[in-house]
Order: sequence, then C-alpha cells, then structure tokens
Amino acid sequence: MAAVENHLIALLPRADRRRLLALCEPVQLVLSEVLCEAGAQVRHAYFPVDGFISLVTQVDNHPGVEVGMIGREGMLGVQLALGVAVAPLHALVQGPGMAWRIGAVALRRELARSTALQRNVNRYLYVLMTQLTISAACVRFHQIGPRLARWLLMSEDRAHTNRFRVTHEFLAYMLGVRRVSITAAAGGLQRSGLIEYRRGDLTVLDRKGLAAVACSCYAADQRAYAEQWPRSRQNRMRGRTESDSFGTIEVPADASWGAQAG
Amino acid sequence: MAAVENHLIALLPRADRRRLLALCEPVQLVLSEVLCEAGAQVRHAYFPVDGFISLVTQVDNHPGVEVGMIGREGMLGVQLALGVAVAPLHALVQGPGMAWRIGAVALRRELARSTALQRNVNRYLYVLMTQLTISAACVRFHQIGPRLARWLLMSEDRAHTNRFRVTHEFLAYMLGVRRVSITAAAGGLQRSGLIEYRRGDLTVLDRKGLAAVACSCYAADQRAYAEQWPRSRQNRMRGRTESDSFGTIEVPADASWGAQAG
DNA sequence: CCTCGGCTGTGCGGTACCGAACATCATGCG
DNA sequence: CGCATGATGTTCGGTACCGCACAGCCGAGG
Repeated sequence: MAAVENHLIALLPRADRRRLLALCEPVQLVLSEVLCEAGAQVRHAYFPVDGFISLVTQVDNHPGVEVGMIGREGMLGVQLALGVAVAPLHALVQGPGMAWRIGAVALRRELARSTALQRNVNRYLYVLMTQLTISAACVRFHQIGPRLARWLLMSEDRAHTNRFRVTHEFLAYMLGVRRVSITAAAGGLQRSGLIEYRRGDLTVLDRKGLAAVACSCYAADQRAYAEQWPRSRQNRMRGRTESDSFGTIEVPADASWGAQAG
Repeated sequence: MAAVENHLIALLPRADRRRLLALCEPVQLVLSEVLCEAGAQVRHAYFPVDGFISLVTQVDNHPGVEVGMIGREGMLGVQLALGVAVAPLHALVQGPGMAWRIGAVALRRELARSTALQRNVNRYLYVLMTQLTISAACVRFHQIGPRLARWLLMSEDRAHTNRFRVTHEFLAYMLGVRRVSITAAAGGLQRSGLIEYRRGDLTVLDRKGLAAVACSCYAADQRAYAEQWPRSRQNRMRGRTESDSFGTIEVPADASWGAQAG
C-alpha cells in the first residue's frame, strides 16, 4: 500500500484493494478542469489521491455555490453506486493532483463483488448527504467571513498544503457571493494575520486562528466523517492528542478528517 | 393493490410488494409529531401514503430550514439502506395521515432479497440528494415570496388537499426566516387571490397562479423525480397533456410528481 | 359574556448583503 | 521599457432581510 492513498481504497482488505486498483487508471487532475456538468452522462468515478474536487450547484442565472468538496477522503461519482449515471452537480478540479479513475461498469461490477467496497461507498454517500445539508444551512445563516475561513480550512485539508492558487473571483463563485465581498472578508483575515495573499496566490498562516473564526460547519463536516469511520487510522490517532471538541482544538496544517498528525 | 399507495411500494412487482407489506405495519402520522431527531438512532423507516414529512436542518442556535419533503413519492430513513442507523436530520410530520412503517432489520433483509426494492430505494436516494442540493441554492438565492409559493405547491402535492393547517410561525421555521417576513409574503399572495388563510388555516385558491410566482426549484424538484421514474403511470400520463415546460404549464390541484390528472 | 392565549399585522432602526462603476497595481509579454 | 491583462481595492446607492416591540384580533373556555 502506497504511503498516500485514497481513504476509501486504503481501508479495503488487501485482496479487494488489489482488484479495485487493477480496474483503475491513474489520471492527473488539472486545475479548473470540469470533470462533469450537471445533468450530463457520467462514465467514470474518481478517487482523488492528491487532487481535490468542488461540487457546485447552480440555479437560474445566479452564480454557483459550492455544496461539497471531495478529496482523498471520498470519491466523485457515488451516484453510480445507486445505478444512476447522471451527474447531479458540476464537478470541477480545485486542487491539481493525482486520482484513480474507474469506469462506471467496472465500478458496479466490483461493488457487487466486494462488500467492503460497498460499505465504504455507502458510508461515504451518507457523509456526502450530510455535507449537502450542512451546506444548505451554512449558506443560509452564516456570514461571508466565517464561511470563507471554513472554505480555506477545508481546502487546506484536501490540498495537503497551506498555499494554493485562487483568485477572489473564484472564491466568490465558490461561496456564491460578489467578488467585492470576498475582497472585504479576505482583507480582514489578512489584516488579522491569518492568511496572506497576492494576485491569486493564497497562503494560510494561522490555521488555529482560522479555525477560531470559521463557522461551526467545518467542525460539523469533520464530525460527520469521523462518525462513519470511528476506527480508521486517522481517527484513532486523533484520540491520542485532541480534546473532544472541534471548536477549540489545535489543527495543524497537515491534519485531515479529524486526524492529528501528532 | 390499494387505490392509493406509496409509490416506491406501488412500483414493485406483486410478489415483492406482498413480502414487503407483510413486514410493514400501518401507522398514523400525527401532525407535528417528531419522527426522529438529528443525530439520534433510527429503528424504523416510513413509507408515507397519506401523510407527509418535513426534513429540517439546524445549526448553532439559528432557527431550522427545511431541506426536503417526503410524501407518497418517497420514504423516510433511506440511510438504513446504506447501513447507517443514525438520522441526519430532524423529521417532523407536516401533514397527518397513514404510513407504512418497517423495522430497520426487516428493511435491510428485504433489500437484500428484492432487487426491485433496491432499485427504487437507490433511485429515491438520488432524488433526495438532488432535493438537498436544490434547497441549498434556493435558500441562498431565492426570495421569500417565491420560496413560500414553492413550499405551498410542494405541500399541496403531498397533502392531496388544497387546505392545510399551518401558522405563519410554522412557515417561518420551515423557510428559516422571521415570522414577520411570512406575514408580508403570505399577505401578498392573499391580496393577489392566490391563497386565503385565517388563523392557522390556509387554502390554496389558484394553483396555476402560485406556480407562476414560485421559484424554479419547484419545477426542478419535479424534474429530478420524473427523470428517475420516466415510465411510471404518473409520468406517462404527463406526456399526453403537457408542454415540455414546467414554468407555464397548468398544474391542477391533485397533480403530483409531474403528473397531470388530465 | 368576558377574558385570555394564540395568531396576525405594523412600525422602527439596523445591517449584511447586492449591482455597478471606477481606480490602482502587479505581472508577463512584445 | 511600455503596455495590455488580469487581480485587487474602493465607493456609491439600493434592498431584502433582520431583531425587537407592540397593537389588534379571533376563538375557546370559564
């Protein structure tokens, strides 16, 4: 097993993992690439390893809003496991990197064979649903500043780096707000010394501080994941070093999924 | 087969339907009953026949927002099919009536046995996910008036009556807004002659007019359902009498799931 | 009949957004 | 170097909400 691997794959028994990977091909996720349009036919599922993907919903002629983020902890194309070959959402690459890609038919065949894979995919499906409902409430009640902080934390978790290429324009699209509102919110975070950016190059400086100003949805997302994989390596390690609260814990730059690298 | 039945059950082959119903017990859904709390353990799934159910999400100490509605077309407790026995959302009875209730274990056993049931449940799960994403965008971009109109249409579809007992207070909770905002929006609809209400007793007078002022999410929800059951009785009938646009079509009081009673 | 409690209407100031336009500034390229 | 391009900063008025408070009003129960 590789040092880094998609979690849904890493958690499979060795034989199942081998079989699944034999059906996959490695692909490079390219920044801003659109992996599928809402309503379009889907032929592949993706298991990100390094890269990560944003799920964006859109209505009428309003700008989009991100309702989900998929990194190493999940997969794009869960609906294939439900026998649905249409994408419900725009999926676009938000962090470049490697992913495993598998054909829809192969995935379904392997799902029928591996109950472990079935279990993982089902659980992830539930986590994703939870993420959607959290996003709905977040978008309704939380202000732009806290939402931006949450977004940065979630991205950092999935990008495995504290520095990424995003413009205010792009952030505005993700949060479903005006660019000007991002300028204001990001300016505030920068003045507080939590982040630093210039011309599409953003660096998270103070992860802990960011977590303090982020809305509760960041913690809620992590909790939803942790509940489904309470015994995974990441979450076992978590117990060793953290308090039981997500709101005030120290979250180092390479933390992910409630993990504490320790 | 009864004249009225839950659609997920009605669409099963006779033998599967018989087996499933043998495992179910009829229960009466009582107005305002809370069927499950978010995060709580779930022991039963429900297939509404007459009654219907609201799914409500909540964060911090904000009021709730409804993110899904379950009537004859769906079921409460899909997550059991994913092997998850925790509820992601508050579920409360919004329209009284009859429903079939089945134990978690029995449901899982029957799912393993009936591929037709599996198929229906999986597809409904996808529809529900779509509903969640639609709600997220709706709550972000659409104004209270159109959202209220949408809510009334969705409720009427599931209540199978144009008259229901709801207070402004309750509507405010469903839409995640202040009671006062509902008073304003509902007052507008009443002055336009689309609805009529007094003291917790609301009647839809002009369904067509309501559809005209509702946000696009009403049509989007119906389309999501219709895509998954394109050949169901309701949707077959639809093709005979309707144009391809949801925005301007006539929608009679007893329509449901894109159906046109004709 | 009257009163009380739940439902509805109204008015007030505040604010967090929006849309549009314009100003500045860094970067890369001819 | 100078300039186009794209990123960021600022300003303006407008609006759709919010929180709060209070006023009317219907209907059930004493």
